[in-house]
Amino acid sequence: MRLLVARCEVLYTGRLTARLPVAVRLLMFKADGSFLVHDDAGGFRPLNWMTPPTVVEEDGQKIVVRKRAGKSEDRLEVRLLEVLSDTTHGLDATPLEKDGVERHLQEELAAQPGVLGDGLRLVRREWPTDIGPVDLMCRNESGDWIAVEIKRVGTIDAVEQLGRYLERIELDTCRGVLAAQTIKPQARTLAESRGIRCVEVDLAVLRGDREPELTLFA
Amino acid sequence: MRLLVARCEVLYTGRLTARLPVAVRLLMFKADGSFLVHDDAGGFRPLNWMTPPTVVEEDGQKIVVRKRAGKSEDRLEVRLLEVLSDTTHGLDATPLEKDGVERHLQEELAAQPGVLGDGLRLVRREWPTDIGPVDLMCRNESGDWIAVEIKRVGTIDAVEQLGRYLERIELDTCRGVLAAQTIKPQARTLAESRGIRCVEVDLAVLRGDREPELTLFA
DNA sequence: GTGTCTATCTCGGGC
DNA sequence: GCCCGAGGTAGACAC
Repeated sequence: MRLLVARCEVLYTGRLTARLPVAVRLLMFKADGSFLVHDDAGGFRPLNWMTPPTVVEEDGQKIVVRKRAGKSEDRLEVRLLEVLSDTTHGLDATPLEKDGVERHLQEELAAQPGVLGDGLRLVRREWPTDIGPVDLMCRNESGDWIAVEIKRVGTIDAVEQLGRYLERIELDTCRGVLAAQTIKPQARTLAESRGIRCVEVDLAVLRGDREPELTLFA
Repeated sequence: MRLLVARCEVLYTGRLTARLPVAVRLLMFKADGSFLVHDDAGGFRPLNWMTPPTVVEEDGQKIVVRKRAGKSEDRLEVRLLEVLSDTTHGLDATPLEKDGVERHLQEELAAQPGVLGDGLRLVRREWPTDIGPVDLMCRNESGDWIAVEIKRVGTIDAVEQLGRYLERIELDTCRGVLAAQTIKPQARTLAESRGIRCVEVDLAVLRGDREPELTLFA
Protein backbone atom coordinates (compact mmCIF):
# COMPACT_ATOMS: atom_id res chain seq x y z
CA MET A 1 0.00 0.00 0.00
CA ARG A 2 1.21 3.43 -0.96
CA LEU A 3 0.44 6.32 1.36
CA LEU A 4 0.82 9.78 -0.11
CA VAL A 5 0.28 12.88 2.02
CA ALA A 6 -0.04 15.90 -0.23
CA ARG A 7 -1.55 19.30 -0.72
CA CYS A 8 -3.90 18.64 -3.59
CA GLU A 9 -7.11 19.36 -5.44
CA VAL A 10 -9.44 16.56 -6.47
CA LEU A 11 -12.08 16.37 -9.19
CA TYR A 12 -14.51 13.49 -9.64
CA THR A 13 -16.75 12.90 -12.61
CA GLY A 14 -18.91 9.85 -13.00
CA ARG A 15 -22.25 9.09 -11.44
CA LEU A 16 -22.11 12.71 -10.30
CA THR A 17 -19.46 15.39 -10.29
CA ALA A 18 -17.62 16.54 -7.18
CA ARG A 19 -14.73 18.81 -6.32
CA LEU A 20 -12.36 19.04 -3.38
CA PRO A 21 -10.61 22.41 -3.04
CA VAL A 22 -6.87 22.59 -2.39
CA ALA A 23 -5.92 21.15 1.00
CA VAL A 24 -3.60 18.61 2.63
CA ARG A 25 -5.01 15.09 2.40
CA LEU A 26 -4.04 11.44 2.53
CA LEU A 27 -4.08 9.51 -0.73
CA MET A 28 -4.18 5.70 -0.37
CA PHE A 29 -3.32 3.33 -3.19
CA LYS A 30 -4.20 -0.26 -2.32
CA ALA A 31 -2.52 -3.19 -3.98
CA ASP A 32 -5.80 -4.32 -5.55
CA GLY A 33 -6.27 -1.01 -7.35
CA SER A 34 -8.51 0.67 -4.79
CA PHE A 35 -7.84 4.39 -4.45
CA LEU A 36 -9.01 6.50 -1.50
CA VAL A 37 -8.76 10.17 -0.56
CA HIS A 38 -9.10 10.80 3.18
CA ASP A 39 -8.96 13.93 5.27
CA ASP A 40 -8.72 14.29 9.03
CA ALA A 41 -12.43 13.98 9.79
CA GLY A 42 -15.63 12.48 8.55
CA GLY A 43 -15.61 8.96 9.87
CA PHE A 44 -14.80 5.89 7.84
CA ARG A 45 -15.91 7.13 4.44
CA PRO A 46 -13.30 8.59 2.10
CA LEU A 47 -13.99 11.98 0.55
CA ASN A 48 -13.38 10.48 -2.86
CA TRP A 49 -12.54 6.97 -3.94
CA MET A 50 -12.47 4.49 -6.76
CA THR A 51 -12.96 0.75 -6.37
CA PRO A 52 -11.15 -1.78 -8.56
CA PRO A 53 -10.62 -2.37 -11.37
CA THR A 54 -8.86 0.94 -11.92
CA VAL A 55 -6.17 2.39 -14.14
CA VAL A 56 -3.80 4.84 -12.47
CA GLU A 57 -1.73 7.34 -14.43
CA GLU A 58 0.71 9.70 -12.79
CA ASP A 59 3.14 12.33 -14.01
CA GLY A 60 4.35 13.95 -10.79
CA GLN A 61 1.95 16.86 -10.98
CA LYS A 62 -1.21 14.99 -11.64
CA ILE A 63 -2.73 11.61 -10.80
CA VAL A 64 -5.62 10.28 -12.83
CA VAL A 65 -7.55 7.23 -11.65
CA ARG A 66 -9.98 5.84 -14.20
CA LYS A 67 -12.53 3.09 -14.40
CA ARG A 68 -14.86 1.77 -17.00
CA ALA A 69 -18.20 1.84 -15.25
CA GLY A 70 -21.13 0.68 -17.33
CA LYS A 71 -21.91 3.10 -20.11
CA SER A 72 -19.79 6.04 -19.00
CA GLU A 73 -16.41 6.39 -17.38
CA ASP A 74 -15.66 7.20 -13.77
CA ARG A 75 -12.69 9.48 -13.44
CA LEU A 76 -10.80 10.89 -10.47
CA GLU A 77 -8.27 13.62 -11.10
CA VAL A 78 -5.81 14.71 -8.42
CA ARG A 79 -3.72 17.82 -8.96
CA LEU A 80 -0.65 17.63 -6.71
CA LEU A 81 0.71 20.92 -5.38
CA GLU A 82 3.06 19.68 -2.69
CA VAL A 83 4.03 16.18 -1.61
CA LEU A 84 4.64 15.98 2.15
CA SER A 85 5.18 12.24 2.43
CA ASP A 86 5.22 9.27 0.08
CA THR A 87 5.70 5.80 1.54
CA THR A 88 4.91 2.24 0.53
CA HIS A 89 4.32 -0.74 2.80
CA GLY A 90 3.73 -4.42 2.22
CA LEU A 91 0.39 -5.26 3.77
CA ASP A 92 -1.57 -8.48 4.01
CA ALA A 93 -5.17 -9.05 3.03
CA THR A 94 -7.07 -11.44 5.28
CA PRO A 95 -10.81 -11.93 5.48
CA LEU A 96 -12.89 -10.60 8.34
CA GLU A 97 -14.65 -13.28 10.34
CA LYS A 98 -18.09 -12.06 11.38
CA ASP A 99 -20.55 -13.59 13.76
CA GLY A 100 -24.06 -12.47 14.52
CA VAL A 101 -25.28 -11.46 11.08
CA GLU A 102 -28.73 -12.26 9.73
CA ARG A 103 -27.64 -15.59 8.31
CA HIS A 104 -26.71 -16.88 11.76
CA LEU A 105 -30.09 -15.84 13.07
CA GLN A 106 -31.73 -17.72 10.21
CA GLU A 107 -29.69 -20.84 10.96
CA GLU A 108 -30.74 -20.88 14.59
CA LEU A 109 -34.40 -20.22 13.83
CA ALA A 110 -34.40 -22.92 11.16
CA ALA A 111 -33.12 -25.33 13.79
CA GLN A 112 -35.74 -24.36 16.37
CA PRO A 113 -38.77 -22.88 14.59
CA GLY A 114 -40.83 -23.55 17.71
CA VAL A 115 -39.72 -20.24 19.20
CA LEU A 116 -41.64 -18.52 16.41
CA GLY A 117 -44.92 -20.11 17.39
CA ASP A 118 -46.31 -23.19 19.09
CA GLY A 119 -45.83 -26.35 17.11
CA LEU A 120 -44.18 -24.70 14.15
CA ARG A 121 -42.06 -26.95 11.99
CA LEU A 122 -39.80 -25.94 9.15
CA VAL A 123 -40.79 -26.83 5.59
CA ARG A 124 -37.85 -25.16 3.91
CA ARG A 125 -35.42 -22.26 4.06
CA GLU A 126 -35.29 -19.76 1.20
CA TRP A 127 -38.73 -20.73 -0.12
CA PRO A 128 -38.82 -19.34 -3.65
CA THR A 129 -41.33 -16.79 -4.93
CA ASP A 130 -41.12 -14.94 -8.21
CA ILE A 131 -39.82 -11.83 -6.47
CA GLY A 132 -37.34 -13.42 -4.12
CA PRO A 133 -37.02 -16.09 -1.46
CA VAL A 134 -38.95 -16.22 1.81
CA ASP A 135 -36.43 -16.75 4.62
CA LEU A 136 -38.34 -19.60 6.29
CA MET A 137 -41.54 -21.38 5.29
CA CYS A 138 -43.20 -23.26 8.13
CA ARG A 139 -46.44 -25.04 8.97
CA ASN A 140 -48.14 -25.30 12.34
CA GLU A 141 -49.96 -28.22 13.90
CA SER A 142 -53.18 -27.31 12.08
CA GLY A 143 -51.35 -27.40 8.77
CA ASP A 144 -51.45 -23.64 8.24
CA TRP A 145 -48.63 -22.11 6.25
CA ILE A 146 -46.48 -19.45 7.88
CA ALA A 147 -43.91 -17.33 6.03
CA VAL A 148 -41.13 -15.97 8.22
CA GLU A 149 -39.03 -12.94 7.38
CA ILE A 150 -35.88 -12.65 9.47
CA LYS A 151 -34.00 -9.42 10.13
CA ARG A 152 -31.41 -8.26 12.57
CA VAL A 153 -33.41 -5.05 12.89
CA GLY A 154 -37.09 -5.13 12.00
CA THR A 155 -38.11 -2.00 10.10
CA ILE A 156 -41.06 -0.85 8.04
CA ASP A 157 -39.22 -2.05 4.97
CA ALA A 158 -39.10 -5.56 6.38
CA VAL A 159 -42.87 -5.54 6.86
CA GLU A 160 -43.33 -4.34 3.28
CA GLN A 161 -40.97 -7.00 2.02
CA LEU A 162 -42.86 -9.77 3.82
CA GLY A 163 -46.12 -8.26 2.59
CA ARG A 164 -44.89 -8.48 -1.00
CA TYR A 165 -44.02 -12.14 -0.49
CA LEU A 166 -47.39 -12.92 1.06
CA GLU A 167 -49.10 -11.39 -1.96
CA ARG A 168 -47.18 -13.68 -4.27
CA ILE A 169 -47.17 -16.92 -2.34
CA GLU A 170 -49.37 -19.37 -4.16
CA LEU A 171 -50.93 -21.01 -1.17
CA ASP A 172 -54.50 -20.86 -0.01
CA THR A 173 -53.73 -19.09 3.19
CA CYS A 174 -50.34 -18.12 4.45
CA ARG A 175 -49.71 -15.97 7.47
CA GLY A 176 -46.65 -13.86 8.06
CA VAL A 177 -44.23 -13.61 10.94
CA LEU A 178 -41.50 -11.00 11.27
CA ALA A 179 -38.66 -12.24 13.47
CA ALA A 180 -35.90 -9.85 14.48
CA GLN A 181 -33.51 -9.09 17.30
CA THR A 182 -35.13 -5.68 17.63
CA ILE A 183 -38.34 -4.47 16.04
CA LYS A 184 -39.01 -0.76 15.55
CA PRO A 185 -42.27 0.45 17.08
CA GLN A 186 -43.61 1.78 13.79
CA ALA A 187 -42.75 -1.47 12.04
CA ARG A 188 -44.67 -3.31 14.75
CA THR A 189 -47.65 -1.05 14.25
CA LEU A 190 -47.63 -1.56 10.50
CA ALA A 191 -47.21 -5.30 10.91
CA GLU A 192 -50.18 -5.54 13.24
CA SER A 193 -52.35 -3.57 10.87
CA ARG A 194 -51.49 -6.13 8.19
CA GLY A 195 -52.00 -9.17 10.35
CA ILE A 196 -48.30 -9.94 10.51
CA ARG A 197 -47.10 -11.25 13.84
CA CYS A 198 -43.88 -9.88 15.35
CA VAL A 199 -41.44 -11.99 17.35
CA GLU A 200 -38.32 -10.62 18.97
CA VAL A 201 -35.55 -13.17 19.23
CA ASP A 202 -32.10 -13.10 20.78
CA LEU A 203 -29.26 -14.91 19.04
CA ALA A 204 -27.36 -15.55 22.24
CA VAL A 205 -30.45 -17.05 23.88
CA LEU A 206 -31.21 -19.18 20.82
CA ARG A 207 -27.69 -20.53 21.01
CA GLY A 208 -28.05 -21.20 24.70
CA ASP A 209 -25.22 -18.79 25.50
CA ARG A 210 -27.53 -16.75 27.67
CA GLU A 211 -30.66 -17.39 29.68
CA PRO A 212 -33.83 -15.68 28.55
CA GLU A 213 -34.28 -12.49 30.53
CA LEU A 214 -37.06 -12.80 33.05
CA THR A 215 -39.11 -9.68 33.02
CA LEU A 216 -40.01 -8.76 36.58
CA PHE A 217 -43.41 -7.29 37.26
CA ALA A 218 -44.57 -8.36 33.82
CA MET B 1 -3.72 12.03 11.31
CA ARG B 2 -1.71 9.18 12.71
CA LEU B 3 -0.80 6.32 10.41
CA LEU B 4 0.34 3.13 12.07
CA VAL B 5 1.46 0.14 10.02
CA ALA B 6 1.63 -2.91 12.22
CA ARG B 7 1.30 -6.65 12.46
CA CYS B 8 -1.78 -6.98 14.59
CA GLU B 9 -4.89 -8.89 15.55
CA VAL B 10 -8.25 -7.10 15.83
CA LEU B 11 -11.37 -7.99 17.77
CA TYR B 12 -14.69 -6.17 17.47
CA THR B 13 -17.65 -6.56 19.76
CA GLY B 14 -20.79 -4.49 19.47
CA ARG B 15 -23.68 -4.90 17.10
CA LEU B 16 -21.99 -8.15 16.14
CA THR B 17 -18.64 -9.71 16.87
CA ALA B 18 -15.81 -9.97 14.38
CA ARG B 19 -12.21 -11.04 14.38
CA LEU B 20 -9.21 -10.28 12.19
CA PRO B 21 -6.39 -12.81 12.46
CA VAL B 22 -2.80 -11.65 12.82
CA ALA B 23 -1.54 -9.79 9.73
CA VAL B 24 0.11 -6.54 8.68
CA ARG B 25 -2.44 -3.73 8.37
CA LEU B 26 -2.78 0.04 8.34
CA LEU B 27 -4.33 1.67 11.40
CA MET B 28 -5.64 5.22 10.86
CA PHE B 29 -6.40 7.60 13.70
CA LYS B 30 -8.21 10.70 12.46
CA ALA B 31 -8.15 13.96 14.35
CA ASP B 32 -11.91 13.80 14.95
CA GLY B 33 -11.66 10.45 16.75
CA SER B 34 -12.43 8.21 13.78
CA PHE B 35 -10.44 4.98 13.80
CA LEU B 36 -10.00 2.75 10.75
CA VAL B 37 -8.29 -0.57 10.04
CA HIS B 38 -7.40 -1.07 6.38
CA ASP B 39 -5.66 -3.84 4.54
CA ASP B 40 -4.34 -3.92 1.00
CA ALA B 41 -7.59 -4.84 -0.70
CA GLY B 42 -11.32 -4.56 -0.43
CA GLY B 43 -12.20 -1.14 -1.75
CA PHE B 44 -13.09 1.88 0.30
CA ARG B 45 -14.55 0.20 3.35
CA PRO B 46 -12.26 -0.45 6.30
CA LEU B 47 -12.12 -3.98 7.70
CA ASN B 48 -12.95 -2.54 11.09
CA TRP B 49 -13.65 0.97 12.22
CA MET B 50 -15.15 3.17 14.88
CA THR B 51 -16.82 6.49 14.18
CA PRO B 52 -16.62 9.41 16.64
CA PRO B 53 -17.08 9.99 19.46
CA THR B 54 -14.51 7.46 20.59
CA VAL B 55 -12.16 6.91 23.50
CA VAL B 56 -8.74 5.52 22.60
CA GLU B 57 -6.52 3.77 25.13
CA GLU B 58 -3.07 2.48 24.26
CA ASP B 59 -0.29 0.79 26.17
CA GLY B 60 2.20 -0.14 23.47
CA GLN B 61 0.98 -3.70 23.14
CA LYS B 62 -2.70 -3.07 22.88
CA ILE B 63 -5.01 -0.38 21.54
CA VAL B 64 -8.60 -0.24 22.71
CA VAL B 65 -11.09 2.02 20.93
CA ARG B 66 -14.41 2.33 22.71
CA LYS B 67 -17.72 4.03 22.13
CA ARG B 68 -20.91 4.33 24.03
CA ALA B 69 -23.50 3.16 21.52
CA GLY B 70 -27.07 3.03 22.74
CA LYS B 71 -27.62 0.32 25.31
CA SER B 72 -24.41 -1.59 24.86
CA GLU B 73 -20.85 -0.61 24.16
CA ASP B 74 -18.97 -0.88 20.90
CA ARG B 75 -15.41 -1.97 21.43
CA LEU B 76 -12.45 -2.48 19.12
CA GLU B 77 -9.38 -4.20 20.48
CA VAL B 78 -6.09 -4.22 18.59
CA ARG B 79 -3.28 -6.44 19.77
CA LEU B 80 0.01 -5.09 18.39
CA LEU B 81 2.70 -7.65 17.60
CA GLU B 82 5.09 -5.53 15.56
CA VAL B 83 5.06 -1.85 14.62
CA LEU B 84 6.50 -1.25 11.16
CA SER B 85 5.78 2.46 10.86
CA ASP B 86 4.20 5.13 13.00
CA THR B 87 3.81 8.63 11.57
CA THR B 88 1.61 11.65 12.18
CA HIS B 89 0.64 14.34 9.69
CA GLY B 90 -1.29 17.57 9.92
CA LEU B 91 -4.19 17.31 7.51
CA ASP B 92 -6.98 19.67 6.59
CA ALA B 93 -10.69 18.95 6.57
CA THR B 94 -12.62 20.64 3.79
CA PRO B 95 -16.12 19.87 2.58
CA LEU B 96 -16.79 17.99 -0.64
CA GLU B 97 -18.78 19.94 -3.21
CA LYS B 98 -21.17 17.61 -5.03
CA ASP B 99 -23.37 18.14 -8.03
CA GLY B 100 -25.88 15.76 -9.51
CA VAL B 101 -27.46 14.25 -6.41
CA GLU B 102 -31.19 13.72 -5.92
CA ARG B 103 -31.72 17.18 -4.48
CA HIS B 104 -30.55 18.81 -7.73
CA LEU B 105 -32.96 16.66 -9.68
CA GLN B 106 -35.74 17.79 -7.36
CA GLU B 107 -34.82 21.43 -7.86
CA GLU B 108 -34.99 21.17 -11.64
CA LEU B 109 -38.26 19.23 -11.61
CA ALA B 110 -39.78 21.72 -9.18
CA ALA B 111 -38.87 24.47 -11.63
CA GLN B 112 -40.35 22.66 -14.64
CA PRO B 113 -43.00 20.19 -13.45
CA GLY B 114 -44.43 20.12 -16.95
CA VAL B 115 -41.93 17.45 -17.96
CA LEU B 116 -43.68 15.10 -15.51
CA GLY B 117 -47.03 15.44 -17.25
CA ASP B 118 -49.00 17.84 -19.41
CA GLY B 119 -50.09 20.95 -17.60
CA LEU B 120 -48.66 19.95 -14.25
CA ARG B 121 -47.97 22.77 -11.87
CA LEU B 122 -46.18 22.60 -8.55
CA VAL B 123 -48.19 23.04 -5.36
CA ARG B 124 -45.29 22.47 -3.00
CA ARG B 125 -42.02 20.65 -2.43
CA GLU B 126 -41.66 18.35 0.56
CA TRP B 127 -45.41 18.00 1.08
CA PRO B 128 -45.74 16.60 4.59
CA THR B 129 -47.40 13.32 5.51
CA ASP B 130 -47.27 11.60 8.87
CA ILE B 131 -44.61 9.18 7.63
CA GLY B 132 -42.38 11.57 5.73
CA PRO B 133 -42.47 14.21 3.03
CA VAL B 134 -43.60 13.72 -0.56
CA ASP B 135 -40.90 15.16 -2.81
CA LEU B 136 -43.26 17.18 -5.02
CA MET B 137 -47.00 17.67 -4.83
CA CYS B 138 -48.57 18.89 -8.07
CA ARG B 139 -51.95 19.40 -9.70
CA ASN B 140 -52.87 19.08 -13.33
CA GLU B 141 -55.22 21.19 -15.43
CA SER B 142 -58.23 19.16 -14.26
CA GLY B 143 -57.33 19.87 -10.67
CA ASP B 144 -56.21 16.30 -9.93
CA TRP B 145 -53.53 15.84 -7.31
CA ILE B 146 -50.28 14.14 -8.26
CA ALA B 147 -47.61 13.05 -5.80
CA VAL B 148 -44.11 12.79 -7.26
CA GLU B 149 -41.32 10.69 -5.81
CA ILE B 150 -37.88 11.56 -7.17
CA LYS B 151 -34.88 9.23 -7.21
CA ARG B 152 -31.59 9.09 -9.01
CA VAL B 153 -32.27 5.39 -9.51
CA GLY B 154 -35.86 4.15 -9.38
CA THR B 155 -36.12 0.82 -7.53
CA ILE B 156 -38.86 -1.30 -6.02
CA ASP B 157 -38.25 0.45 -2.73
CA ALA B 158 -39.05 3.78 -4.33
CA VAL B 159 -42.39 2.43 -5.57
CA GLU B 160 -43.19 1.14 -2.09
CA GLN B 161 -42.21 4.46 -0.58
CA LEU B 162 -44.51 6.36 -2.92
CA GLY B 163 -47.24 3.79 -2.30
CA ARG B 164 -47.01 4.40 1.46
CA TYR B 165 -47.35 8.12 0.88
CA LEU B 166 -50.35 7.69 -1.40
CA GLU B 167 -52.08 5.64 1.31
CA ARG B 168 -51.58 8.43 3.82
CA ILE B 169 -52.27 11.49 1.72
CA GLU B 170 -55.52 12.97 2.87
CA LEU B 171 -56.87 13.97 -0.49
CA ASP B 172 -59.83 12.58 -2.34
CA THR B 173 -57.80 11.21 -5.18
CA CYS B 174 -54.10 11.50 -5.64
CA ARG B 175 -52.12 9.75 -8.31
CA GLY B 176 -48.47 8.87 -8.11
CA VAL B 177 -45.54 9.52 -10.41
CA LEU B 178 -42.06 8.05 -10.00
CA ALA B 179 -39.42 10.24 -11.63
CA ALA B 180 -35.85 9.00 -11.89
CA GLN B 181 -32.80 9.19 -14.11
CA THR B 182 -33.03 5.43 -14.53
CA ILE B 183 -35.89 3.13 -13.55
CA LYS B 184 -35.30 -0.59 -12.92
CA PRO B 185 -37.54 -2.88 -14.96
CA GLN B 186 -39.02 -4.61 -11.94
CA ALA B 187 -39.73 -1.29 -10.30
CA ARG B 188 -41.52 -0.25 -13.47
CA THR B 189 -43.57 -3.44 -13.40
CA LEU B 190 -44.54 -2.99 -9.77
CA ALA B 191 -45.37 0.67 -10.39
CA GLU B 192 -47.67 -0.17 -13.27
CA SER B 193 -49.48 -2.79 -11.22
CA ARG B 194 -50.13 -0.08 -8.64
CA GLY B 195 -51.20 2.59 -11.08
CA ILE B 196 -48.05 4.62 -10.56
CA ARG B 197 -46.70 6.32 -13.66
CA CYS B 198 -42.96 6.20 -14.37
CA VAL B 199 -41.03 9.07 -15.97
CA GLU B 200 -37.36 8.93 -16.83
CA VAL B 201 -35.66 12.31 -16.67
CA ASP B 202 -32.14 13.52 -17.45
CA LEU B 203 -30.57 16.17 -15.25
CA ALA B 204 -28.35 17.53 -18.00
CA VAL B 205 -31.34 17.87 -20.35
CA LEU B 206 -33.45 19.54 -17.67
CA ARG B 207 -30.68 22.05 -17.17
CA GLY B 208 -30.44 22.67 -20.87
CA ASP B 209 -26.85 21.42 -20.91
CA ARG B 210 -27.75 18.75 -23.42
CA GLU B 211 -30.39 18.29 -26.06
CA PRO B 212 -32.90 15.49 -25.56
CA GLU B 213 -31.72 12.44 -27.43
CA LEU B 214 -33.69 11.83 -30.55
CA THR B 215 -34.42 8.16 -30.89
CA LEU B 216 -33.95 7.14 -34.49
CA PHE B 217 -36.28 4.57 -35.97
CA ALA B 218 -38.60 4.99 -32.99
C1' DG C 1 -33.59 10.92 21.57
C1' DT C 2 -36.51 8.43 17.62
C1' DG C 3 -37.71 8.02 12.69
C1' DT C 4 -36.85 8.51 7.88
C1' DC C 5 -34.31 8.98 3.68
C1' DT C 6 -30.05 9.52 0.77
C1' DA C 7 -25.78 7.42 -0.90
C1' DT C 8 -20.60 7.97 -6.44
C1' DC C 9 -23.91 3.75 -0.96
C1' DT C 10 -20.65 -1.06 -1.13
C1' DC C 11 -20.83 -5.81 -1.32
C1' DG C 12 -22.31 -10.46 -2.32
C1' DG C 13 -25.33 -13.82 -4.45
C1' DG C 14 -28.53 -15.52 -7.90
C1' DC C 15 -30.18 -15.90 -12.43
C1' DG D 1 -24.76 -8.72 -17.34
C1' DC D 2 -28.69 -7.10 -14.28
C1' DC D 3 -31.31 -7.30 -10.13
C1' DC D 4 -32.14 -7.92 -5.36
C1' DG D 5 -31.10 -7.88 -0.49
C1' DA D 6 -27.83 -7.13 3.61
C1' DG D 7 -24.97 -3.87 5.98
C1' DG D 8 -21.64 -3.00 12.60
C1' DT D 9 -24.77 0.23 6.59
C1' DA D 10 -23.06 5.80 7.70
C1' DG D 11 -24.67 10.44 7.61
C1' DA D 12 -28.12 14.18 7.43
C1' DC D 13 -32.21 16.18 8.78
C1' DA D 14 -36.79 16.65 10.80
C1' DC D 15 -39.72 16.11 14.79
